[in-house]
Amino acid sequence: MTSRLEALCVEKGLKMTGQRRVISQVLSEADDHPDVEEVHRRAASIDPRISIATVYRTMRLLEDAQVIERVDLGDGRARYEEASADHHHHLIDTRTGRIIEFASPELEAMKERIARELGYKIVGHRLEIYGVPLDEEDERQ
Amino acid sequence: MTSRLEALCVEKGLKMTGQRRVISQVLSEADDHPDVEEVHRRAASIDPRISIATVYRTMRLLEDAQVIERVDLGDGRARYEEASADHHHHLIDTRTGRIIEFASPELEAMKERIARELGYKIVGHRLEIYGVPLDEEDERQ
DNA sequence: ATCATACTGAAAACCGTTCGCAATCCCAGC
DNA sequence: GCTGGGATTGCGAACGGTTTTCAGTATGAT
Repeated sequence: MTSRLEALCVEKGLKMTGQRRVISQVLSEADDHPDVEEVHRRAASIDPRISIATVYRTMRLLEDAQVIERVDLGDGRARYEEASADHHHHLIDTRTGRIIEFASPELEAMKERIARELGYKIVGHRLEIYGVPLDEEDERQ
Repeated sequence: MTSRLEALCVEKGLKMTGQRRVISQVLSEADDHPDVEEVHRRAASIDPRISIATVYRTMRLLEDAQVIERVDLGDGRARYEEASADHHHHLIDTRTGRIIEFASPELEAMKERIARELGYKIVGHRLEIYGVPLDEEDERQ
């Protein structure tokens, strides 16, 4: 079967190779924020002939085609998620590494306002919150 | 004379070597967000014997001592600014690379609220806005 | 099927950063 | 002041994530 992302790629006119099909499938099935190594691991379990270089290249291709989005969570490597229309941000649980997505129209509006007051038009932005669960806040790490 | 940051380092009990003095001076005089290479360039112009490895080590030392703060602006290298009590964020002019600092208590409050609603206590956060000047927004890059 | 073109795998190059080690410096104690 | 020993330095090598090079392979327009 054709994965969601594969359909999107075809739609955008990208040449579909076996590797790209597999990577698209992996990304379609992911509901987390895998890094390149993790995508490669999952892809290789479907077709072991896929090299990490190809994963890197494909991620870039898909990013440029706006099929996926790069997420920089400050851990020194790129993570990815499917592109989506709605802006959202990430709350990272520093205890477990769990990533929680959230959106806030008010926050978006406030950012727009701040930028406008500074004489700028927003072309991109990012917000990350690092936190610990409220009910564990006094525990030792 | 003793630079602002040098005094702070002494106060924190750090051993003051010639190199650290020079780097402290460079950072005290900086009103931008230099990366390690730039700090090294400026330090070397005062004392050419300073190696980049020492700059890296000293930046980490000063960061750990909370004398300076690391700023990750998504360009793949660490930038630094003097530590300050008030939270602020950065608007990056994508045309020129200029960095504008801004603070917004309302934004801080909103972030706190969002985290609390998700059941988390904030231990860190970061917000960057990338923008172009309003009066140039329709120009070609 | 054929063919030009685009893609792939493997290894090398890259870039920012850290580390290992021998030489050097700082400063507490004399 | 001088000294001794632990901290710091400079150098180059190593590192981790990412990009590139290049020869070989696959793709899909014809």
